[in-house]
Amino acid sequence: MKNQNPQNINFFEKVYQVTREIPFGRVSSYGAIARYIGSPQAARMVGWALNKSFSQKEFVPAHRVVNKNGLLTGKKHFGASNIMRELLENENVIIKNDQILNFEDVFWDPYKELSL
DNA sequence: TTAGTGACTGTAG
DNA sequence: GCTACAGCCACTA
Repeated sequence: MKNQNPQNINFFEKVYQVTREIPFGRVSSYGAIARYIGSPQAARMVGWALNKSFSQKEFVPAHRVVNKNGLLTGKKHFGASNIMRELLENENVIIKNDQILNFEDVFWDPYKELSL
């Protein structure tokens, strides 16, 4: 039974929606997105959903989602290790050793920004 | 149908 | 401060 009711949006779909809301030059974390959706402990699924985002029709800025430490843990899923870094650097995000230096500066919390 | 896995996080020792 | 473990939901074999 795989219901795909438009009204019943999955955890999965919510991840894409929230991720697309991330503005240019900002990044968010798996946990923040998971918390906004309602399952703070399901952060793993957020990352996994973003992995699947590559096969989505609409572009999902998965490169703007990193772990809580600002570490680019998902870079390997971009095919080349430097793609995720270059995309972020293109958005004025400073990265060194696969970690965002100004993470607190560019961090975008959906729970805070969308919920208000 | 069942079991295993995954781009994480928080708590406990 | 570091290591270990549990929990979360959806997909694949």
